[in-house]
Amino acid sequence: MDVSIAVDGDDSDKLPCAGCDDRDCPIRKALGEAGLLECSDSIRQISARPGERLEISGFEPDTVFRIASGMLMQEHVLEDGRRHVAAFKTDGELAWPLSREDNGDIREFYEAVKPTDLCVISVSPLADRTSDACGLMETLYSAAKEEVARSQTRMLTLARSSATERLAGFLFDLAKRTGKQMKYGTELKLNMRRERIADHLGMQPETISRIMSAFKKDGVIQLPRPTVVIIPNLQALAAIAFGAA
Amino acid sequence: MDVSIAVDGDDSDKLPCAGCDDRDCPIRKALGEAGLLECSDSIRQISARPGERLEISGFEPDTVFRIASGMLMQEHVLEDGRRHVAAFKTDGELAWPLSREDNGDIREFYEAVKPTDLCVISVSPLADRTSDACGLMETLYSAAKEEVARSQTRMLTLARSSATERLAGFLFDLAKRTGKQMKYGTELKLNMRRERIADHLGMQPETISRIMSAFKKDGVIQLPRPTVVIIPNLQALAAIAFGAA
DNA sequence: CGTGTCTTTGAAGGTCCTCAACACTCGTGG
DNA sequence: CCACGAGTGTTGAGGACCTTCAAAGACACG
Repeated sequence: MDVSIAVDGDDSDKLPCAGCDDRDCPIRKALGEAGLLECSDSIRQISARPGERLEISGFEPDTVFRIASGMLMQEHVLEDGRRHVAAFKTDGELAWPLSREDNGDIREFYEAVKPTDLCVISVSPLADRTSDACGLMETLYSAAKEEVARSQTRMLTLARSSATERLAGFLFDLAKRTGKQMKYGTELKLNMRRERIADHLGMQPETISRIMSAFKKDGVIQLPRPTVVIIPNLQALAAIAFGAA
Repeated sequence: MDVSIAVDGDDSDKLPCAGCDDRDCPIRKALGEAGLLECSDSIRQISARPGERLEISGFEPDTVFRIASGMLMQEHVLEDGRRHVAAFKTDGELAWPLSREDNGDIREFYEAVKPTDLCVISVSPLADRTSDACGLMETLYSAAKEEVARSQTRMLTLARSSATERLAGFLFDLAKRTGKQMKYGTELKLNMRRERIADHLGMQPETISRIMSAFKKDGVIQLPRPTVVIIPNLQALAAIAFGAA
């Protein structure tokens, strides 16, 4: 599916934060309940269905995305089609669309991998009008620093881990973030295809498949369907990811 | 060389910014000349000789490094010795030491690759005491966002580029940042060994060497000594880096 | 129940790594 | 000034890992 959704004047727009019950949202905390009312045109809620793509060219460089629920994929694509998924963002995580001049030949896309609600936030007007602009900037700065730390960990993985370690690490991370605890282990719903996992880990879809089969054969995972992974023992996966293989 | 320098009470400490003639420093701008005087204990200048290592365990999580001059290497190391150089930071660039809890088993080091002066900045006390705390946070936020963008470009490279493309991109980037323009082309002094370049690009030193030889054979570079690279035509390198090969 | 898409599996090939030997560089000391 | 030696860089041969190409199998959707 390759459907783009318009953001301006779309009926998926909602009143900022009004319908959002996330009390942990750092943006909301920084603004306060009073501040929210003043900034209704700077925060916009968008719903995206699986496969829908956000057209980021319309956004100002100070835009921030915050995932309220669901999962959003951030991808970068070269002219010749080579592709990398920088992150699968889930509940509460932030993402920063790159300004166009930064990236040279790289195009950036955001695509929902499952039904997703997200907030599109324009920072500058928010900072101008809220009483605690410093708190807001500090919150965003802190989040950006964490993003840098995550990126550095991922670079180490991409540069120095085997395909097996990378996939084990990916499954482990995703299971921790979105897995459901069952009596028989952790159940993980993969909302993306093998190709996207490959794009995230710098591999080929066939390689993902092969390693999945090997994990299955070794009893590290069960694979009732291609999109459902059951992990009886998370520590076993972690051990593989962090170099026990 | 594996010399660590102590940071506290070292005679390499200098008065903050007093000896620094960098008027473009965003920290300085945000603080203003008056603010600088108040914050003398929050900014510390350090000099490091090639091979010297900063002991980061002593720094608060809100610490920021700013390279005044020279080059600082930021590296992450796994228990088993696998290593990645996240960046070679040069004049004016910022670096954020990771908080210890973030990185799990990853240890972080900073090492000068040539004589380097850097500022060690504690952000919190600075923000508390300066008049324009918002401006300071905004500056840092902006810098952190740029760092995220750089990391994402690097991840795409690590995940989806060939060894040849990665090395060409590295030389191109470094030549732009630190190369000297000569009549015969751009001269680039490599202050790091092949092993460190390999750690930056996720390769082996032998592979670096092989590709260097190939570039030399093709006339893309000259290599009078292992540490000196002459690039007659930067665009040729860029073409290789961005997928013309 | 058929069709298109995605996944899995197999075989062959390429890129990069590993191991090993040799060459070069540069600082030290005779 | 040259000789020496340790560290670093280069080159070669062989192999491992992952990719590429191809085909068959599974799944989802009408």
